[in-house]
Amino acid sequence: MKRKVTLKQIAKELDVSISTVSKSLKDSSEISEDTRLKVQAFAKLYNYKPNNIALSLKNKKTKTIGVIIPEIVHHFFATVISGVENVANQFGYNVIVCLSDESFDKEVINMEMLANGSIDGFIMSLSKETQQKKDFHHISEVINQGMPVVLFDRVTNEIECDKVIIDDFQASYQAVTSLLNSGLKKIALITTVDYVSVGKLRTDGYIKALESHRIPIDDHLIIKIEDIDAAEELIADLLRNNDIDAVFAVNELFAVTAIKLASKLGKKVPEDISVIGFTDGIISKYSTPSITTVGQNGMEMGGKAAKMLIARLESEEDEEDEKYVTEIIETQL
Amino acid sequence: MKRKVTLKQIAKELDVSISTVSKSLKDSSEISEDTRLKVQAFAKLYNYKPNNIALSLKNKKTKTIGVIIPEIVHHFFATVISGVENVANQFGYNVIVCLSDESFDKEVINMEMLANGSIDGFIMSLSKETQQKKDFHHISEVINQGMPVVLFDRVTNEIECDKVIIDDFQASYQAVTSLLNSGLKKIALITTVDYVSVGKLRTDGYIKALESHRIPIDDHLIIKIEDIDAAEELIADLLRNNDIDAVFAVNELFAVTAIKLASKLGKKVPEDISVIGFTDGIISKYSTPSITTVGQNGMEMGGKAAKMLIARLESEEDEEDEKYVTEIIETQL
DNA sequence: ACCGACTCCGAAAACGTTTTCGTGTTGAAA
DNA sequence: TTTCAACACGAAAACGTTTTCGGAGTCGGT
Repeated sequence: MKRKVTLKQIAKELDVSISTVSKSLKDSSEISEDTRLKVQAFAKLYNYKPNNIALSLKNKKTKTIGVIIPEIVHHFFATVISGVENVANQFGYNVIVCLSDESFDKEVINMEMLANGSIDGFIMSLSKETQQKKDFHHISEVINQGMPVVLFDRVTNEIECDKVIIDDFQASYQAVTSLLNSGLKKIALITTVDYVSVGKLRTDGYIKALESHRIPIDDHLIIKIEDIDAAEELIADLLRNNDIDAVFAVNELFAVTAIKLASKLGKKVPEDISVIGFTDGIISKYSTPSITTVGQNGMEMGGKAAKMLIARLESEEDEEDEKYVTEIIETQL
Repeated sequence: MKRKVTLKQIAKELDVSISTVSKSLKDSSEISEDTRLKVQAFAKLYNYKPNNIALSLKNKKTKTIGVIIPEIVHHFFATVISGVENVANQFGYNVIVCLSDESFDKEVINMEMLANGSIDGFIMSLSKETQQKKDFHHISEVINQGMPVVLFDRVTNEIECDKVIIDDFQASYQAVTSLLNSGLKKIALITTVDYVSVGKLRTDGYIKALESHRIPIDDHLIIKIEDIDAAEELIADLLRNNDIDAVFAVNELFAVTAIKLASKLGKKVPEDISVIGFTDGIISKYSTPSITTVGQNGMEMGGKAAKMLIARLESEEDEEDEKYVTEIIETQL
């Protein structure tokens, strides 16, 4: 078992100084060709590779990016990691993955573990609990220490940083259009109140799609849910009082609830009534009956997030832009 | 933006030495209560956390384990990572993930990147190309340098190290039994030649299951495929010449081929003929028509692998066992 | 008054690297 | 012969820790 060889050992073996060895391996012109070649040959023989940890300490850069996601067994997040890993590798970065398990505490702990020098920057999607608590101090703290963060998918307005999200308007438009193209006419919308930005955008997409098909907007088919507890009743009313072809839900919970209630009313999905919804990755796609969802192209999201993060890392040398951008990526059904 | 505070800065600020600060924070009895409390208060105020990189360099331990898998978008591998991450976190380890993308070269590059001090040990599953080339020098090299490796699922006999695999015999027995319990009688077996250990074990499970149900073994229903190119023809013959209820295939390729050929012969899967196969993660479960597979419980595999690796890492202090074990995991359908 | 012991603290080495700044030797020019 | 540049190399600092060792000061006992 031959342990890893260090500069010091090579230096001792060849009876030169550590500096000489280091410079030789870097093809410095300070070193005579004689010694340079000698050192290089020796280093190659012993398969010398510089120690990454030492380099990290010296350069104050780890060439590693940390990814914190709620779960990895959800296909969406797996594709995101895949995308991150891919471009990270292209730029010589490694990826360290932590799972928050949808728990606020684990998210905090993981961030603290990584923030102490282990990585150069974060890519993350908020855990469910964090979104509920609306407590983002751990994130702003990290940003405050000068470590860049890129949020994706589950983001928040309360944190200023780079973000990657999907194009809600376009996705919504596309989803509803596809329903219309299947010949469905009476399409209900289950959305949130307008001050939830995501809900607003998705609602706009719905309206735009109907207008494009010259179908009048029927306000009875649109319910805006404010109180989550009242959701079930409202949706039940909607389904009972209207002869609906399809339901478009702006999140997974609404979609699943709609399916559940429709079944209860004796309507079959998707034969009698189509349901289409956004997937936010919380409820996996393995639910039954299978539900058409707006795909979020995790691969592209991850790739874009990684590119943004790396761009910030490499530019940080000079001066920071401080202008945070929010990238929007297209979706598909 | 307040950057991270170091021991040196605290020392300077309080006009004591670095050693004093370090010891104070470690509650050393060498330090008077006065200074100890003063330092601790100051450190808390500035939210001091020791720099992980520096610790790694000093301790020659990174508390990080590297995972190299062929793909992450396959559910099986995602669950494995989940399992690894879970127990790793319990023991205070981080997980760094690299994707070989089924490519030998990427596998080698990734290993070399990580082997230079970034991690304490590997958990990996061989890429397809690596298995074909039968070139494992990169792995033995790493092991030779004293870095422990745990292989899972896609392993090889040519490397001596800890391994985690599934119980082929038991899984096979269970799969065939389930077919029998569904009332199916004429069950064909598509397997490999006996010197492939995995194929042999799975064949044994098949035989045992039949015997348990007192069903005679019909050699016509068993084909052992040596040359992969001849597989299609042999399977076609099998399906054509026998009135088969079900097919049990020892790997995914055979299973998929069987399904394809059965369809071609006008038999519907799974109505006319059931197909059950092992999934090795190469072909995902999203194939159509859906195929019953032997689940590999990635979560448990990952967890076990992580436990084995960590055990070796922590024991290495004293003396090594050098006795490598191969853990076998139960499966479920 | 002297010695030992005890308390409290700092200097320094170590981990492995890069890089700046000497420094000694050589050769040639003055 | 002196002087100066060029060349080849080494010493040392720096990154942030931990830990060993030694030293200064005090106190009590003889």
